[in-house]
Amino acid sequence: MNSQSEEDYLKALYHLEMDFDSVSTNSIADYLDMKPSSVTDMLKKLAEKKFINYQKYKGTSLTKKGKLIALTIIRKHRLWETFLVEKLGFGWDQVHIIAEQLEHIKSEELIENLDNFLGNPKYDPHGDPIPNKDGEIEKMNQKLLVELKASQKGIITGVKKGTASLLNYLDKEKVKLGDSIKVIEILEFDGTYIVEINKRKLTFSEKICQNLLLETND
Amino acid sequence: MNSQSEEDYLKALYHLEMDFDSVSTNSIADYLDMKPSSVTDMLKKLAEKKFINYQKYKGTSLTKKGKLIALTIIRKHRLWETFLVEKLGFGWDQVHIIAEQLEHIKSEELIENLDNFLGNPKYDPHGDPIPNKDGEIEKMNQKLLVELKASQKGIITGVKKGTASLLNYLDKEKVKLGDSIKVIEILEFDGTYIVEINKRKLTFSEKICQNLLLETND
DNA sequence: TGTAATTTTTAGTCTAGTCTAAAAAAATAT
DNA sequence: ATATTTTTTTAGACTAGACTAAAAATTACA
Repeated sequence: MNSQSEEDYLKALYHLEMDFDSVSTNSIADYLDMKPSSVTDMLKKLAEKKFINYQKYKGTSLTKKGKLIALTIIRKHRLWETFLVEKLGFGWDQVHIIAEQLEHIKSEELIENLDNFLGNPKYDPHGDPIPNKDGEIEKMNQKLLVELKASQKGIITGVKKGTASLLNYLDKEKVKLGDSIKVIEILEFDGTYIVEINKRKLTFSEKICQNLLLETND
Repeated sequence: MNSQSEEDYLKALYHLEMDFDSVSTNSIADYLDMKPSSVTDMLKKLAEKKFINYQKYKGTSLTKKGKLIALTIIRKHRLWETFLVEKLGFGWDQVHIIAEQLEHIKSEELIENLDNFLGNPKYDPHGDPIPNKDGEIEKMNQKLLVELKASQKGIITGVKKGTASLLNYLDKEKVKLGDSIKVIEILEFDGTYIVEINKRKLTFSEKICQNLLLETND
């Protein structure tokens, strides 16, 4: 059985491997808000258990075994988030902290029953895909709105990390995850996007466009 | 914020206080499957935090503050058990271990939302009453004398249907409804109970014990 | 009531997981 | 290519919460 702490590190590793191609000790420390020396200690332990490939001073990467564990934690996290929003009426910006705790509950049967109870959802409330029980996850073609040109379109799937206030703003504007979005025009002098969502024209600042995640089909 | 371990001790204290009138260091160690010396350490810590009244060598009891915490843990435990059985299709005998983990999840809002989602149940799947959010719990748990173990206690509330003659017998022995009863010893070979009522030792056959109703506090 | 048995506490050790400070390695810049 | 800066690791310390072994207090009993 793995400790909560080990699970947190493996999950962090997984996310960092997605976003950046090299995972350094410092980047893990940053992500988990810990000191690099603590990270080094844990990396040794995880390497010992064959969850990561690690060589001193050379960065690290998940092994197959480690990746599977990370994905089962992510599966649990996203299923619990779905539960909290769909069944308990939480807003999508409130569920993360609670799911961080729930994801460490140990019981395979629990998570399979929860999955069935929720109707085997494919996406969580933030639009992120939910891995199946074998750790298989849909590979999204994720883009930022700012990467789209005029007349291109996509589906809103989430926002970048650390931008919960953007979620609130979208909510207020009646924009939901899963909504289709189409770029009408991009203003040259300040990068403002004029877009269409649900047949309504909306204006997004460049900063918003840099943080709004879409799924596209190219 | 209290640690998981502290919460486990407070919950144990609560259950032990209900069943036995003195809560000894050893009984806690037994209940939690730990060594007495570990218990002593934790008792000091809990006393420091004013969750228990503790004096060296003199046993311990929950303060109002400690009891409230214990009851909120029990509330969470029983609500989660209800969820697992009612919504996820678990059997009532499978849910305890999982609920032991879930009861430590920290979020008041979570538990209130869960309570509402479940329709504000008053009893968990084992028939035990669920405390409300102020820690108020219905004080009623009817048991048969035969369900009690040595040194447990209760209050005599009646006899099972069709056993009027038992009432006559009790009357003759000067045992009344409302009397406190405490199990002194249970004889192994025939299940005879030696009990204490009003400072008198009495002997009850197994058959009597199967028909004598008590109110207990756990 | 005095001794034996039991219970409880103390004292010291261990592990997991964190930290700080300093040393070592790698990367960067002059 | 050498010096400086940055990153990473090592070494040692700390805390929570468990443990063992021994001492002290309490309880039981002859």
